[in-house]
Amino acid sequence: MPELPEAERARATLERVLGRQIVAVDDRDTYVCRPHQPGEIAAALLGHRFASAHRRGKFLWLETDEGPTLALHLGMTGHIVLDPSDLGRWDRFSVGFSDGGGFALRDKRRLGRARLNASLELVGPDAADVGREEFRRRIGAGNAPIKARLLDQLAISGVGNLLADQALWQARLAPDRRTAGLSVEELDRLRREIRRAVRSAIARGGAHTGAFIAERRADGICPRDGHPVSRTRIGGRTTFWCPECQV
DNA sequence: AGCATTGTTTCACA
DNA sequence: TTGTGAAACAATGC
Repeated sequence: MPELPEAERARATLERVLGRQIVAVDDRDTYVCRPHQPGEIAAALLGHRFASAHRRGKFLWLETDEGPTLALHLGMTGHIVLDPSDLGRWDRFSVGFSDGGGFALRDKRRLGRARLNASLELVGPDAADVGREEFRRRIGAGNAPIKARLLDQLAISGVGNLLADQALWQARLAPDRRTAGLSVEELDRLRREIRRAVRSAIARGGAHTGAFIAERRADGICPRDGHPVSRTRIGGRTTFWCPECQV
């Protein structure tokens, strides 16, 4: 289910493994650990301790004490399991500590990732932190449909398919509006609603908790005006919106 | 059977 | 060259 709120929860979970010595690493899944060879992440991490847990958008990383950095991504279905009692077939990557504890990246679909020293240079600023000026510049540029731009993690990071629909609904903006046609007032309003949607989702436990998300289905009704929601495809993703109040 | 899926990356094309 | 959009990726569920 991972979007920014789920990634933040994973980051908070990972904070609890800091300071413990790494004595085991399972990096045998060559797809999740690509482009590393099996054993490569293990060799780099063994003996070290994680010193801090970070996140930007949906990208997570753990810094070690003067050692390498371990980057993690939850993909489409991944989550972090703390001190797993036993490792199953959906645990794609795991770390064990000297005190007997550990964590696993549990991910059915296998689109999650574990990577050494990944660069965040190209990733856009966090959707909850981005400043007004920078948001105008990065989101207002070009002429893509606004929803496609929101999903572009190089523009801003953390907004996924659900959060995008929710935020656009809150901002009363149609998802197929082209970015070139958005006014400064509309861009500012959208930024405000993204931040509200993100904060609310974190507080309530996930991107799926939004009021509009509940109506994201064939017979869904707009919570604002009762109009049936429309379904279309934007940015390669199924998109729901209210043609009555989103203009 | 066929299509969809809350993710990112890669490739083709204008 | 740059920006945009579709396909690919893996596995599962309806």
